[in-house]
Amino acid sequence: MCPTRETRLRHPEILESTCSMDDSSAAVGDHDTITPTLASSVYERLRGDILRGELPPGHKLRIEFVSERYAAGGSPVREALNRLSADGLVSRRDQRGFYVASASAEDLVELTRTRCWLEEIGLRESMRAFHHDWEEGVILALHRLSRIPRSTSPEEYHENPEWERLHRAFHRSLISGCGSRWLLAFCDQLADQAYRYRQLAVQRIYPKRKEKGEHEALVQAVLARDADRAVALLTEHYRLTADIILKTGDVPGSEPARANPDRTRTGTVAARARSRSK
Amino acid sequence: MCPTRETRLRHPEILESTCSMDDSSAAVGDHDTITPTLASSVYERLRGDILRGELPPGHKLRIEFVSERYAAGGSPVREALNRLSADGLVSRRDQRGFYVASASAEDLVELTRTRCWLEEIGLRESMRAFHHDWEEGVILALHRLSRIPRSTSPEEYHENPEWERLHRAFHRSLISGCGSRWLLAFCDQLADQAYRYRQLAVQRIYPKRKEKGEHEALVQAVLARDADRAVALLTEHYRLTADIILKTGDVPGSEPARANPDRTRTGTVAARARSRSK
DNA sequence: TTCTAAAATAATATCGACAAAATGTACAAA
DNA sequence: TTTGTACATTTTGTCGATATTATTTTAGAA
Repeated sequence: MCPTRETRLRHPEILESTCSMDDSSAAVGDHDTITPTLASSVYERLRGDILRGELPPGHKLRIEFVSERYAAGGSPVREALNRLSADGLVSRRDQRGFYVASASAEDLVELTRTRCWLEEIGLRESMRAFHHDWEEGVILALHRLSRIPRSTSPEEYHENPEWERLHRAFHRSLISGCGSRWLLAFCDQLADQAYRYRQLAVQRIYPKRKEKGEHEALVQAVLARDADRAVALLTEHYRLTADIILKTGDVPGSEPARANPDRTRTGTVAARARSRSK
Repeated sequence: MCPTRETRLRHPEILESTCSMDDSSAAVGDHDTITPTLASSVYERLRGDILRGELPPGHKLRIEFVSERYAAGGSPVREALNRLSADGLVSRRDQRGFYVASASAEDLVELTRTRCWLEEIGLRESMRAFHHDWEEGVILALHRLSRIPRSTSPEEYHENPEWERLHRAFHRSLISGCGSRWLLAFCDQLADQAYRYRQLAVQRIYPKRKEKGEHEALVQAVLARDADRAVALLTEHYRLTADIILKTGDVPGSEPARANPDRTRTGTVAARARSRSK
């Protein structure tokens, strides 16, 4: 219930993406957010540009730069940046401004591991609890996904936003029955991060992967109530994606590119963590 | 590595709490955050007041109110509120202001479940990876905790901030070897929430619980490398705490107290989630 | 040349004023 | 009474200007 949810259940879909299907704010529900604020608009757009990789990791986000990019004043920009920093998409240092969150191969593997852990819980718990609504939601999500082409162009690969949206919705449906909004919010956050890494890897090559088959096998295991198998497939799905990204070799711009090679990052981080926890 | 961390690894301790031990910014490390900003100050203090329960759930946070309470202008206050809303401690609705995140019994059980899931992973993974540093950290944390009284007054219960800090540090040490900063950050967030619930339950009665024993048994299982037993004890530890809070019966102020009983909360949330995911 | 220190520049953080929106109130009509 | 509507008030959200702090450049000394 309540406000907290509105804050937590934030990004079920990738970008708002032209919002095709019926946008009827459903039922009585024109209750909330009729007039979006400028800060929220900047937040959404900036978030999208970061996820899409248009703003590369480590890129400095000067207030003025963001201001004129999205045609807004300093205050809304600042608010947006502050939200994003709490989301982990932007890093902030007092008196020193904002940067697009960095990225690295190590971070990707850590991210993937964490994601597998959390989604395993989500899936297992959904299967254990088992509601018809949930099962039907999964099937429906798979069906919708299956009817959409992966790429807008059949020749070379060109991302299809609609496919991305439905793909995300499908994976979310799998864990949606876990009964924990917290877990769902965490998984959303991790999914955002993963999406960014996928965008960062230059993937002009048409993915030769049989994703469709993977999804179908997964749902088959779900319908068979074979939790172990379902989890194994899901986990493999994520691990494979990460591996592909890592193989391409370019997970760029881990840092603002400013030179201070004397102190290793890990050293700094470790020291900071230590000094805080005491 | 890098900026992201500073954003994510935020609150290892409960409030900054007079920061006793050596605050030497260690080594070369006066590199970061020398001059805290007003926005950050407001953020910390407001966060503390919410966690401590001084600002009750559902309480409206009017900009002016917060402004004069912490002697700051609108801009820094707004930034702090935006960060807190992303943290899940404050709820925000465009054009309609900020509220202290609501609380309810259902939320507490959901929170506790999630926390058990995540900490189980953290602990299991820490035990599996097993580093000496980690094990020693656990032992050290337990030792420190054991030398501090639970209450400042031996007669009636009066919270000892130092004990709270060390207690938190102890639990964090258990999962600190999991190798995922994401998981640690999530657990921190959940620990914050749990702390708030503890504070919300009027607990003037001296806790008759043998917490010390529970902690010792837990570490014993860790040292014996018995992951199943350790996890069971940890989980029981959290469940028991939640039960105690629930038994007291007062988890107050789930809502801004404004009356609109026609639409059930859950209905609203579900509808919103649905309308977004399509 | 290399290092240090001070001035110059640029960027962040903050305030106060204003515009836009929501909430509350008074009053009329059913 | 209840319902609806125009007005007044409160509050949020935004902008532009300014003070404070970091960064870069320049000048000077070793």
